[in-house]
Amino acid sequence: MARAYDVTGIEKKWQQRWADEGTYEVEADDPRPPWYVLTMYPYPSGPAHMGHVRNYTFGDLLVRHRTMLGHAVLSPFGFDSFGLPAENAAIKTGTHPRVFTDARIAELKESIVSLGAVYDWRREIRSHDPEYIRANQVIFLRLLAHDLAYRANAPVNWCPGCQTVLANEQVLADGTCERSGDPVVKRDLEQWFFRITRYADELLADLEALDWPERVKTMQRNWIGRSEGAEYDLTVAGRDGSDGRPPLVLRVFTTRPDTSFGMTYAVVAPEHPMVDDLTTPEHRAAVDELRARAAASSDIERMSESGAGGLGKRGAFTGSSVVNPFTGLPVPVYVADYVLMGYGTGAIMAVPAEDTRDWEFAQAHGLPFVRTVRPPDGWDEHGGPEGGPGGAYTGPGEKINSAWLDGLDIPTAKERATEWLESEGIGERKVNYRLRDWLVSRQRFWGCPIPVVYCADHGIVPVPEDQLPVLAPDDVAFLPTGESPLATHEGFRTTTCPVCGGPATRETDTMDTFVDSSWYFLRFTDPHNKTEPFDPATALHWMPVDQYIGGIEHAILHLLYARFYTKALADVGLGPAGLREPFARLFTQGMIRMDGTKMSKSKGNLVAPSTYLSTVGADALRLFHLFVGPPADDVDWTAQTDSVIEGCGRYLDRVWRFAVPEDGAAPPRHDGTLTPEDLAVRKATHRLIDRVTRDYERWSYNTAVAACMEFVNLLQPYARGDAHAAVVDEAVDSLLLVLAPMTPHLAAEAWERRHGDHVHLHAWPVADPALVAEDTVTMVIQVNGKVRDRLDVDPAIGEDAAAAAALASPAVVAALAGAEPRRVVSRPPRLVNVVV
RNA sequence: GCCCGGGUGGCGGAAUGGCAGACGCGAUGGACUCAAAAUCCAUUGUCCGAAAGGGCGUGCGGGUUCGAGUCCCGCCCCGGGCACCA
Repeated sequence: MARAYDVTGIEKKWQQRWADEGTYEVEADDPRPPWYVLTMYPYPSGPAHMGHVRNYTFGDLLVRHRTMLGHAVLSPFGFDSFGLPAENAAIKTGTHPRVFTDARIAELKESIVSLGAVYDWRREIRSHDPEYIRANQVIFLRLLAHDLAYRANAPVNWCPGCQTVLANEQVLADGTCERSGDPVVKRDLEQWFFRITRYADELLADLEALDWPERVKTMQRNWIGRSEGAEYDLTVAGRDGSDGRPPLVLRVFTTRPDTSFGMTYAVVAPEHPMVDDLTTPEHRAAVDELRARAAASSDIERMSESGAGGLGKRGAFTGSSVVNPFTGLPVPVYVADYVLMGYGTGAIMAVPAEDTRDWEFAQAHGLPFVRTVRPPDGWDEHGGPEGGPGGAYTGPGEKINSAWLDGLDIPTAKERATEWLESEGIGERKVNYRLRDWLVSRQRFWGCPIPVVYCADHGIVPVPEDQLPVLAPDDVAFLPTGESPLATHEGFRTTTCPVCGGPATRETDTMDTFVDSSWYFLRFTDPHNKTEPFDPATALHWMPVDQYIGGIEHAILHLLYARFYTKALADVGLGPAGLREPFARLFTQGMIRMDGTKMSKSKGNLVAPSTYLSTVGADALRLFHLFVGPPADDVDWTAQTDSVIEGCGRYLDRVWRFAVPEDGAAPPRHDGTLTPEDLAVRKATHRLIDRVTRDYERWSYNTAVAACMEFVNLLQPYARGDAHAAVVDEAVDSLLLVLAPMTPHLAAEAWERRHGDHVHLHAWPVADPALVAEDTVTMVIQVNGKVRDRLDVDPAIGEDAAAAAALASPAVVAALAGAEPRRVVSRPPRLVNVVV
């Protein structure tokens, strides 16, 4: 489309100016109050896509707005530059991941600059930078020293064809390897973990005070999954120690100790260490078969065959029984894969009457049930699932069939049962979490090496700090073996023990890339520190991040890990002591959808922002993203979208013509006394400032844009006539000021031509309350709730005067048709409702 | 299955319990033009009506209220998250 001004030239000019003049570079000793705005650390996948544009538009608006409000705004940018795509590209093309990644970073950076988003680029960081790696490794070693990092055996996805471990995302939906197609199995391997579970309670409790979307907080709460209950011992029948053999007890966890009288069997997970002890010879074959099947199954198979809504739960009787301590009666012990080794004790007491999963299993295996909570009347006839008979009843009710618990409600019974277990010394109160420790080992090349060596004599030995960073060698071959080149690079793998100098091997795993993004926001505050990851005092000056902006897809993992890291860093002495939370305010913007699915590279439905930059320009594209709807909502990219974007361009053209009229284009202005018409425009100007200011505060950018459009619609006819010069100037300048955070290039250029200085260095305008106040209000007159008249009234009109004015209205008299008003609801100055 | 969101014109969306549909897109008509583009003006929820004007309208059914898109109860549909966590 033909434009009113040289969009590309002006946009390039200002991008250069902001960079050259360091307009948005700040230091910690800046006297202005600090404000930290951050958009999520992006993986550099090439030029920015529309999701980035949306993200950075909101972030940039805040940076510019906050600066105009008088803050020293920290606005850094960096790249989450480790990750699988670079490694896959290396395998495919032979290009080193660093070369590949640096090229993608250059593309992303260039396209972000071309959006007009401003950052303090002196603070740029990249995960794969040796200095960042060094700091990452320092942190790792410190966590290790404080027992927050540890090595343990854990089941991982193992591909027999590739002879390697696979990341979850490399396992296809059908449980096969994405490369070889072989079925993936579980295999135990030594892996590194971070002890995030130590912080489970704090991570849960501290959510309360965060100004985050409730949705995200809920997701984190569910993920942490705190549940209170009890753990207790079940003695294996015949193994109470009275025969001289060591006693055998099975420990179970339950959130419903009150239902213990209803236990009709017990279950252990296939991986449970007591399975062998429990299994009698005649049941060995069936149990072994079940265990083998569970080990060979992917999680997905285990879910789809025996999971919720699956084909029925698989299990095998062990031949043993355990004694229910509440009843003294023995119940059979089963092995079943619906019980998970990774949660609780890996064993449960099963109560089919009050647990839907136990009910399913009991039905499939012909096991009985005993109700311990009185279900609603008719439950066993038609109250169950789908209105059929029976089923587990999990609702509230009176305890029955439970001896000394009978008649109690569930919470009281839970408490009594737990007290009894404790007094008998067979169990205790227990809190369990769904949250697991964070497995950080990745069998990858393109990641931060884990800085430890293994010595035959000294075991796990941390690499001394003065030998950091441990860097991956460059002379590696990227082969499609599915194995990290580090593992087979003898020059890297073979080393000496820092303690004894004897032969040792290096850890060849690298860290999960979520580690890199768990503290980058702290590094930004002190990005060139060569001795520590960052200076805690400097970090505390800026932290916590005042406004964090990103996609909802990071609601759980990234945000939880970053919270954990912030707490852990403080506790190990690397972070600021009082800093417990990294992000005070979080905003999650909506995603861009096309044809009903998320717009993404993998779906191949990307729309390139660059096509718009060369036609309508960055300002119009930014304006579109702000205008299209509430920032938190998803955006549908449709056939009409281009028209809307062009509409945004048209609007900017109008602003331009108006703010920078061509010679002779502007009609003559008067500069005498203000006419009522002039005054009305002044009022509109101050109302614009007021509206946009309030809309910015509540993240209602779409209505802020609408206010600006309305304002121009009003201004245009006025300025075409005999307008007052000062009124027009005030109107145009105010408009440019409020547009400056949204459409920075246009605002900067027009302002410079009018005043010769920088619009973005100006203070945010303040509306004059006297001019914002209305001097007449349209009062709606209703009869029985239907609008019959509208009157212009003084905003200060009283209740009685309003009612009188309403009753005097000819339209009301006509509508009443002689009827006597029963009631007059007078709500001055907005409305009067006459009720008959 | 459970937990969140959300259903308003042809479309994106506005609306502290008080004029439903701001603003924009699209569409229609007009001005300008040899013509087109651009620009400008007007109309645009729906039905009845020549008009003035009136009826009906925020997924469905109830309720509270002088008054409900907004609050309450019960449904339906769409989107997202979690999903054997005992």
